[in-house]
Amino acid sequence: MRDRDGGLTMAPGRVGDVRRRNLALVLGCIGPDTRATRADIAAATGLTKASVSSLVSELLETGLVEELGVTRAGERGRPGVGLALSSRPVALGAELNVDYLAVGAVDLHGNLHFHEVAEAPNRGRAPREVLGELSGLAARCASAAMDAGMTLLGGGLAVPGLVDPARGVVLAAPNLEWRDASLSPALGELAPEAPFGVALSNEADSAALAELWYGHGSAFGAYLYVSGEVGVGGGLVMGSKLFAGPGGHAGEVGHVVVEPGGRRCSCGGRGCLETVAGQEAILAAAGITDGGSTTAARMAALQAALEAGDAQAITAVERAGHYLGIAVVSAARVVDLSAVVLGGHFAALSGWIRPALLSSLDGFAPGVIAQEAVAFSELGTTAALRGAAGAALRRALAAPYALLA
Amino acid sequence: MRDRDGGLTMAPGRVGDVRRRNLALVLGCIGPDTRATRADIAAATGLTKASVSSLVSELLETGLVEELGVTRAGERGRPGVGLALSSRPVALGAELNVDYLAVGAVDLHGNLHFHEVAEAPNRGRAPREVLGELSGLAARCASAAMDAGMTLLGGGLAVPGLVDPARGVVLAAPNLEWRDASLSPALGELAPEAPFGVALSNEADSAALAELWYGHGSAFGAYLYVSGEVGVGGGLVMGSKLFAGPGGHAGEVGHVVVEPGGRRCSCGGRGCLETVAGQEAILAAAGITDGGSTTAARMAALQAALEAGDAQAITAVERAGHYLGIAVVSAARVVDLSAVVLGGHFAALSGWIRPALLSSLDGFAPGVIAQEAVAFSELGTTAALRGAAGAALRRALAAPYALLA
DNA sequence: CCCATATAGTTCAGGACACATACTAATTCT
DNA sequence: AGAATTAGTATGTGTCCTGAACTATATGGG
Repeated sequence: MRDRDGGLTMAPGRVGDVRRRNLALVLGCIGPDTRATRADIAAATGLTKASVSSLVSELLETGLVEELGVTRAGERGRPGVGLALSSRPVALGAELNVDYLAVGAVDLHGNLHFHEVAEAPNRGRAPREVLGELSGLAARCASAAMDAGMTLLGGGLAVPGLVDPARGVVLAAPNLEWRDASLSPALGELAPEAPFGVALSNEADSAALAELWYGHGSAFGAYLYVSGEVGVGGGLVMGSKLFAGPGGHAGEVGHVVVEPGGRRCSCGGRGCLETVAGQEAILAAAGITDGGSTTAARMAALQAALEAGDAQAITAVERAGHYLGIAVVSAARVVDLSAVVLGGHFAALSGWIRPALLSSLDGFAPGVIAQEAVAFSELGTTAALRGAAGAALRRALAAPYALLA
Repeated sequence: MRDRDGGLTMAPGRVGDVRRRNLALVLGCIGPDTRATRADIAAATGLTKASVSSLVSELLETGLVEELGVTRAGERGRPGVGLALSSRPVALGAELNVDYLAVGAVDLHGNLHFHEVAEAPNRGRAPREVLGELSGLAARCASAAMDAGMTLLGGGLAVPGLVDPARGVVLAAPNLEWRDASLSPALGELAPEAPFGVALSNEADSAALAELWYGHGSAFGAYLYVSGEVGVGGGLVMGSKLFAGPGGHAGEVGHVVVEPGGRRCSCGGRGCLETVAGQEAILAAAGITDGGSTTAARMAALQAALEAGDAQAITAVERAGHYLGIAVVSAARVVDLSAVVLGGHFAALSGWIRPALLSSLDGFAPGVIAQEAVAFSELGTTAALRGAAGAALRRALAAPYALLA
């Protein structure tokens, strides 16, 4: 049953909810380095010092928070005890992509540890086999973390495709040639002991969140992330969270119509952004048909051509930037955004894409997206992995009571 | 200060919050006709019968809920007492538009009472003067409601322009030629006694919500509402609420780029939907330059031309439908929607627009928006007013404790 | 007609938790 | 050294949900 506002908030409010909420609230005031004291938190939240004390002592029990010892000499009065997020709890981040597998452990300070990448031709390979290999990497990473005295809270696995996070199923991953692949048993084995489990996510969504937490997004608060890969994906971040949309697939700018008279798209539509700004489309327009059999190798050849000043290559990339601008404007209009972060090959080609994109934005919607609000990702291939791990960390921070006896 | 999830939930959870939440929760189980009993509610919410009894008795005090007397004979056991939303509380809905003013009172069953429309040439008129006239209408409506034994909870005023609801300011209403007009003192006078005050809203947003609560939207749950007026506005409804976006102006499909090589738009951009599907654009393409000085009169002439089978008029409208489809597809892709409701002149021209729109949707994004998911508004000119009143009613239902001593 | 059974709703003790107030602790200013 | 100032803790009170016992009102079988 749904309440009148449509939220699934049919659960009754119990007395204990207040404490749970306040635990998360207090934890939210404690940053990696803020050295907030109990008194600061009381002032910030409006809770009494008594309540904060009691809440903090429970948070200390969870291991998420540490006391830093007496802080701030020089002012009058008894000095407070600084509180900060511990750097011992970590989450496992993993990415399963067409050409490689990657894992790493991210702590609450945002540091990436034990990062490891393994090349692997996963296209068309059986999910079981791929996950077996990933499992080995994850186990190494997890045991290295254990040896370093860290504790594993949870994990996240990002894949290039449509997922159902609740059931742990990859609905469709065309570039892997997977359909309806249930990863949920394998996810459990990636981090068996982790209290918050391992969640499945879309790679573009995870990268979008990584940008928010560890990259450029933090400066914006609300933005569209566009990830250029073989396809063109995207994620919408607003109010410091991913906006999934009613069906869970919001932010798919790859199939916004940017050229009504344009080519057919694999989605069945026509004139989609992907048909003019996807990797294959750019390569074709640039006339790069050789340079290696894989798309990645040919992208490298494109880069070389651009650096050599090849006119056809430059035109091809500028054209992509132009159409990218149209899609961004349309998205900005629909959801009222004013910033974009570009990742994947758009980031790699930023030098050539940026001017075309800016002039397109200015031509189609002057003033909507400022120059400073166009950012290019610097997280590279760690983005998805960091985002997946970050999401797991935030699940823990949102439910600290789950760590209490 | 914001917590880690970005919500402005920095307010501490207090013990009393539980009750407030549960009051709204229980109220959410009581519909206009559901005849839910206390026992039903206990079962549905998970609250104990004791708690529900206590909560219900407070809700009865607010006057929002009524006991219908003993219900359900024929089954074993003591019969329960049916509960339903009272039809005495109402909210005032008002619309201030270019050509007319309208008011009405909407009750919790969704019935519109004392609806009154007054033609008024408001373009370029001073806000004070217009609101004075509106005030007279509102007073008549309110006193009629009082005489009928109703109580006024709150109200809403919808205007065709960008608003800041929090401050009660019309930021820009080009068709009224208003800029930065503060209506907040006048809003207070529209319903001085109403405990929930009078809120200012955008007309398209209100119409979008009216569709959700009193029209086609209830069948969809999530949809894009596109309102064709002089300009083309819109509202995004998801999760049974209006999605405002980070800046508060989401759903503005009027300026989605649908024709990259197209005409300049008043917004400074190029190829916007409004330049091909706004009233002026359609009229110009249809070759209708006479038929009266006002746009409304010329739209009537267009209608006549269409009915007479005028080829140029038909082509013009079909062209608008074609481009409307492109904008809808782009919006659907960005926020993952699968339904549209069309209002304003799009609804008036539905017979001619519908086929063109459907074929456009099918061409650009087959399968994304099904035929059954394209609806045309039937609320006509009461839409904005009903939406504004409905929002006021829902504010009351969300905060029933505000009505208690 | 009376009693078993079933369901609706109320009363009351118990527990969780935030709050207010008063207290102790630790530091700086004079 | 003592006053002033700020941090953090201890204790009693009020709110409100829970659970169990209780009352109220219906049906159905003997």
